[in-house]
Amino acid sequence: MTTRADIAKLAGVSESTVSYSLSGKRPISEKTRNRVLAAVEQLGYKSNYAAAALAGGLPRMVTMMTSNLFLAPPSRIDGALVDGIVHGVRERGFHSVIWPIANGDDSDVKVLLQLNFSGGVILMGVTDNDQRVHLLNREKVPFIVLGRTDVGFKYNFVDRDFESVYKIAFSKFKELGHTQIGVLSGNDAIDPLIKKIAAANKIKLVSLKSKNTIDGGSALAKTFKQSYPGITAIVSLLDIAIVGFVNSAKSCGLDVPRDVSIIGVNMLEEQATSTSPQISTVAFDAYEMAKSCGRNMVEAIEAGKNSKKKISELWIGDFMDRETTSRVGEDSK
Amino acid sequence: MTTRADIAKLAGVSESTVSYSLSGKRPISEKTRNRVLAAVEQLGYKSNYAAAALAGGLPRMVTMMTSNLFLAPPSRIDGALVDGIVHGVRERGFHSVIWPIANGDDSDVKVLLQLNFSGGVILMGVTDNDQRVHLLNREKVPFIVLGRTDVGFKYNFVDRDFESVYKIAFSKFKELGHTQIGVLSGNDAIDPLIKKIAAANKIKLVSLKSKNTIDGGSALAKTFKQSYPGITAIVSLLDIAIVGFVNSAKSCGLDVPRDVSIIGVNMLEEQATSTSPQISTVAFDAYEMAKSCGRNMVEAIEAGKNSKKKISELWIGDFMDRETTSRVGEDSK
DNA sequence: CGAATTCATCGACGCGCGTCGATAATGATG
DNA sequence: CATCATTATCGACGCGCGTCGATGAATTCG
Repeated sequence: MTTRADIAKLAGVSESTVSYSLSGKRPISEKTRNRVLAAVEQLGYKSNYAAAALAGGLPRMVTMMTSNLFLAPPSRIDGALVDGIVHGVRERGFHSVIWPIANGDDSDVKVLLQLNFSGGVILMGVTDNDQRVHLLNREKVPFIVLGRTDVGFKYNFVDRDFESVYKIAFSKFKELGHTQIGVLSGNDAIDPLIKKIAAANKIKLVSLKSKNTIDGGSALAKTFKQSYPGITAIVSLLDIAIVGFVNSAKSCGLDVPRDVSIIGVNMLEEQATSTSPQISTVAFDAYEMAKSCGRNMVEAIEAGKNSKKKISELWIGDFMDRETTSRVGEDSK
Repeated sequence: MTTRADIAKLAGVSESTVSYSLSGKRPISEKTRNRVLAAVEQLGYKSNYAAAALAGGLPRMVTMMTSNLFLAPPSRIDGALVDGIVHGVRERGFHSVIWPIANGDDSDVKVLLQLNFSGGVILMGVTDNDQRVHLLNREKVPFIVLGRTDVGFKYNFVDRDFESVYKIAFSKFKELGHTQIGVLSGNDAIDPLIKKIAAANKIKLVSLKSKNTIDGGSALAKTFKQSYPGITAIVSLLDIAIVGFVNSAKSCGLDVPRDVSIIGVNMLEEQATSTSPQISTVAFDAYEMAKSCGRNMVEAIEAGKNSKKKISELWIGDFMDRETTSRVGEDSK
């Protein structure tokens, strides 16, 4: 392994000069630094992470932990989250790894902490009363919970603001003149949060239940006109079923958006644009959210354990105006 | 942070005695070790990974890298692989992390190597002529390719032996008296490897094409008796379609296994046992394979870079004798 | 031109731990 | 009891790097 000493010898300078040339924390003359950099290049020198972490104090590494990534088929959204964190963290000169779950309980966290090579932890897929959260808090390790926070969560978190989704969807529909809206979900009962927001917009809700499959959606399309004559718009919580609905609407004599407008919630862009007409959605930018989370994590690590700054970020959705939304009874915008 | 010095002071021993008490690399009296362990417990001491790696020389860490984990919806089999590696590596006292892909090329590997905190790399989802392989080889980092090796792969690898799957399936069918067998796959052409092995067993093959969906499978079941009168057995390469086939067979007047025996290939245990009758399969133990890979990785790291031992492991499949295989025309075993 | 100031560079130290050689304590042997 | 082998424990060193105080060179100013 090439070390700092090798570079120093080759460049004809002291070891500390090598350090300062690379870190820039003290002025080094142009000429000297170039000699050092040339030597670094020539020998392919890489600073040793263990040594740097040991000498420098804080480990420049962020660890991602998720409980469900390998236990259940992950959704592709997780890819955007991981990707965002990686880049957010890297932007600040830190690195990131994923800590694999071995046992599914907080013993995984214990082992991680024991290594003491990670400066902070980003938890994903956290459930209510997650033991890992309590352990991290007790051990005073900087951590952020990304997604699925409990109500009034008292630790650092970055999350989607689900309320904003429904606010955006219903106010958009209200603006377009829709007053009776179907909520497509997996069960008969409608989420109280949705009810509340619809009520605030003076919108009457009807529950549309379906399995989240292509077939489920197209079955609904077949009977829709007859079964729900007054409904002019649908808010869909089912990403796959609504694709089936839209794709088979025309052959069922249903004109989207003239007969029924549609806004999809929590859909991937690929899904929403795979249909004809393409589905309007309220979407989150998972990548940007995660990137911000990564940046926040680094800042929290650098702030140190004594910092009392709390991170609370809620990201609101964006209305993606595609081809399934129009004024009541009208063809397109 | 509590350090070795704190333990030494509390236990009233020297720092090296603390080290040896924990590592067991030199004899320490029962009495002394207990005092040390008590102090460790009391102060919650964790040895610092960076310091240990620095002092000990070789980093006791294995890194998993995969190219497709977050770019495409991963199959659940990946969970078993990760799990196996984690446990195989841990068994040898090492740790493991997953290195997330930021750019999708070998720059991710470069960054990893630069950190110099990982003793070895396990590559998953490798494609032909993967740049990462060449880079790791050039940098002399111990690495193993897990799965999908090119023919005649010249580096360390652990993989499934796909040939064994078909050998097992066809010899089983031959033993049960089947001579005309359908191959259920996504296209009309039959894999040459399969053809070769069937021919060696004097078995006549017929291609059964279907989409890999429940509906595709049940559609096939409906027309099967008429369309393929001579076929008494099926080897299925489609995990989902065959579930649909078996589940709707009875209602199509098709008795499994009396009318047609079935062996599924590359199915998850959950899928194979979700039907009635449960599907016999040839399966790989992905977990055990990965665990072995993890153990091998640690051994390679400990052997050092000068070791010239090459790791080549092929894992053969297991016939899982469930309820869809019987002698020609018979009911059950 | 000498003193004060700035700038570039150096040497030394310590982070926490693994490990080697040395020492003290213990037991065995003649 | 003296001698030697064995065992348990200690002290010291070094891994590679970040950083602080100090030194010498270059520059400025009175």
